[in-house]
Amino acid sequence: MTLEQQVDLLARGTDRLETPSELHERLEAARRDKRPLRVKLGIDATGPDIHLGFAVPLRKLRQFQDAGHLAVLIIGDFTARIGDPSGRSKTRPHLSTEDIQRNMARYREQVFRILDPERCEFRYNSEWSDPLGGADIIGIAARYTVARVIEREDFRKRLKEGVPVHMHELLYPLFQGYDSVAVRADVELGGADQYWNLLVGRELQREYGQPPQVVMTMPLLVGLDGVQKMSKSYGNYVGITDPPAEMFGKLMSIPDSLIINYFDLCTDRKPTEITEFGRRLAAGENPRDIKAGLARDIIGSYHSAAAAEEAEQEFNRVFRNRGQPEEMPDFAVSEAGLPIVQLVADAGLLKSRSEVRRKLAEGAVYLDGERVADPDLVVTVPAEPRVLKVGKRRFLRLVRG
RNA sequence: GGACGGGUUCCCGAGUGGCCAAAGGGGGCAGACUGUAAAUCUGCUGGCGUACGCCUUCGGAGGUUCAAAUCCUUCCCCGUCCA
Repeated sequence: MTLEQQVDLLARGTDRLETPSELHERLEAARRDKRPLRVKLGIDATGPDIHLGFAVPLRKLRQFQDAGHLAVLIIGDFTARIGDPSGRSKTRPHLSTEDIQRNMARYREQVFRILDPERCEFRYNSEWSDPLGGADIIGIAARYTVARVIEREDFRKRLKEGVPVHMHELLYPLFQGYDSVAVRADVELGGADQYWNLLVGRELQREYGQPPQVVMTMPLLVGLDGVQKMSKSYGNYVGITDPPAEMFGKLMSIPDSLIINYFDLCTDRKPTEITEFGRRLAAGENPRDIKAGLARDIIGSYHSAAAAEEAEQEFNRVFRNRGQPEEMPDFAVSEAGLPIVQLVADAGLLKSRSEVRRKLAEGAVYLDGERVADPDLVVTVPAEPRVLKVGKRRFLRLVRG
């Protein structure tokens, strides 16, 4: 691959790139000196599950690896104690060391579904941040101004709205930026919401006499709700380790208008292929089928093509043909039987008996495919198991026990 | 340190003595419809009871009252302005 092609590929799909010419220079120098670039990506130590949204920058990082460069993953165990205020109107809760270690063990195992373990460096930022003393921290803080920190939109907004901003939150961008100095990053990747933070790293490197890192941000993936960014805390995410059937269902639930965007950010489809999908949608083809293709692509890359196939069949069986899934949890019912209200609540399909009553009234409860409306019904199970269904996707196999 | 304003159900936010389990919105769930767990429309959204009902909830504790999210005392927390 020529240098031009490489720059072109790496710059593709980025949200912002500061600056394209610097990226070009770095790549050129790396090639000349046979030295891999150190490409930094910060990992949020608060959420142990990698989802498709975070996979976007990870996939970009993989492209760097494939071009021979080194991924430097920074586990923000130190900064997690602050809690990144980005995009939040609230301070996040502090995490204990044990929490973080547990989270990271899961993270590592997930991250290699995307990254090449051979070209990876994992670093905990507590490694260099913990030893800092008061004087060192003052030294770092002295290199940045309050005006620049509070020019960040979320801080400004919170100050304006009278929402508390704590002193230590102002330090967050500084410590994150200092990570770049500590690992001598050549490039830093991140989500679009990290842009401002990444620029701080660039500035601090300059202050410390290092060549400032290239800053590259990737677009944020919109979540399943079609409104907010994909995030674990909004519950609108697809985890890359979700079971195939769940992935399929979740992906089928994205708004049709997001299909192309997902192809762009979550699959390896070439731009020309994606354009073709867009054309087919515009021509009136059923979005469902294109969306199913998207789901197959994604499941194929995190599980396997066979798993994707199976997930699709299951989906069609359960939702399109209103049938039953192949597998469902068992629940034992004694010979005497159980009142329906108690049964559904005890089995955990619904939260409380009151809720079961409501759902019964709404016509959401089915027994062997028959709608149940009578809250006094006592359910008994003969030798053959029966199937209880609540809503479209909650199933339970009732067995005699 | 001083003055003032504020802490409400999952979230935002209304509510200043009974009509309040508490407006409205968001989110969530469900139903209808359907070409999808899309879109759209409708309903539900503290718990226990078949039900008139009872219990728990409006920052914490205590009090006044037949009756409190609403009044009083005290404590904790947050913001604004002044210093």
